Amino acid sequence: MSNPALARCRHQTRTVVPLDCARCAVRDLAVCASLPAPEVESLERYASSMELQANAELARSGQPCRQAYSVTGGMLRLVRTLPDARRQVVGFATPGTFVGLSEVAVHRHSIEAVVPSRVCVFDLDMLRDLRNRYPAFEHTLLERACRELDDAHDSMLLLARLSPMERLASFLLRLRRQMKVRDDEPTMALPMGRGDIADHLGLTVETVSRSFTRLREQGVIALPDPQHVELLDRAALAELATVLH
Amino acid sequence: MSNPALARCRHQTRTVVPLDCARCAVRDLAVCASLPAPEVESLERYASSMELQANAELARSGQPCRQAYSVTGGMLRLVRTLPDARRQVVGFATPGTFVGLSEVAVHRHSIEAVVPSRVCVFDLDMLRDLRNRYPAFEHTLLERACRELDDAHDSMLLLARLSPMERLASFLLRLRRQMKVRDDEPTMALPMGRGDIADHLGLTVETVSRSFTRLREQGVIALPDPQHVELLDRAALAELATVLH
DNA sequence: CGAGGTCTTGAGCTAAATCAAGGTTAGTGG
DNA sequence: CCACTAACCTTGATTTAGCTCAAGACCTCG
Repeated sequence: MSNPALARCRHQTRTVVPLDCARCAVRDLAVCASLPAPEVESLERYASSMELQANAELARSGQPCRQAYSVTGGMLRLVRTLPDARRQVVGFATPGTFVGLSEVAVHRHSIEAVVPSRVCVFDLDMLRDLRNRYPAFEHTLLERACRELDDAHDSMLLLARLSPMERLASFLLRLRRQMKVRDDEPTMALPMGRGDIADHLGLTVETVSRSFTRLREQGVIALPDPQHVELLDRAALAELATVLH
Repeated sequence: MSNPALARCRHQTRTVVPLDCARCAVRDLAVCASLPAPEVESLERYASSMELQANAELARSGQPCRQAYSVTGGMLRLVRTLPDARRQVVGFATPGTFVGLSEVAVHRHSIEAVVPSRVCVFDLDMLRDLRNRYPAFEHTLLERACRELDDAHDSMLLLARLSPMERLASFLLRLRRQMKVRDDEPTMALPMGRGDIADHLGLTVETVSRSFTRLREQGVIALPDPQHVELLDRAALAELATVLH
């Protein structure tokens, strides 16, 4: 259940690189979009960007919160772990997502890169300043928090009441939406491993794997390789995933 | 699993009463505390207060969102229900809690009174106006949203990975904190029924009941009656409830 | 006083966890 | 470049925790 890969690559997993907002790939998606243009430019002086290797740790559960992050590339996972190694992947963060905002002084989950990723780093005091100066920025943060809360409530229903098949179907559709896969594109990547999916859906790797095979046997999906799913029968998938609208 | 009591009392379950902010019991707890005094007074002209019978429905899943509520007395439950009647009680709202803020146009869960309750009603457009005019108000809402999000993540771990005993222990301690029971007071009320607890913890009524009895047999709690718990061994309870700090 | 609701307890069943093992892929070092 | 190792994924066999079904006790309310 614990991640040996994490322990392995401890050094040189995070590289600071200069910020270049003008060429930012998620300029419109990110929270920065609610800041005035000149302010965004001044960010470049105070904020920085960071490149993460796969499985690099951006923040660790229990450490004091100092920064928040805007994901610009790759994928992160937010992980809550119990002393006995029971794990819950609280969510995955895709480009455009803002993570790390909290009202408690210490991180309640660690933030790790699922694949090589890139984030913009906001110091919390800078963030506080931005929030005070730009109501539109604060407004955006609240808007996002509300959406995340709705999502979390969905997850709660999923974890409490859905069968493994229903959980997996919901997960696939939700991830697809989150990754903004075009509707006419049947295939999507699964950047995270089966273990992460299991710990996200409250199942074991074995049941996740079995559920994948069952979906495949039923002709609902195809699995060109373990990291890619092709949706063959979306109606059937949507039927299973009663949670998502 | 569905609630027959709900269907029973359909008429005259909600009574509008005049607002009296000066004598509000939760004046310091509620979101209103972040508004300037004169503004609070003007609320009385635009907002209203509502009394709810037990099991009254304040909002129904699927209906358009028009209002938000500040709980001033009693207890509410937020319920997400699937077509086949599987239920998830997403949370309980105690006095001081603000509920109903969302970024989607339609309610994703219904809001019901657990016991006779009272709420202040905010029309959403009034709320938007207040948020625009008072940054401190918006700030408070974001703060609360972040806390709720943290709580929701706790619940996700609970639902995904904890045993029934651990879930119940966590629930009791969390509820106790939420209801602000004094530390020297060993007994606490359980306003909600076993069914609500079950649907909150992702269990069946039977397992909830059995878990209560086991905790009693182990001398961790006493149950003077089904609606009251006395905490006898808090250390043991905290040990079980690894989730909460 | 009866009826419906809620809580508790028992017995049996089943879905998912656990245990176990083999196959594939990726990364490492010789 | 290839062998070796370690993850990772899949599949099968077995166990078990919690669900389902069933029934009785208690309590409230009409």
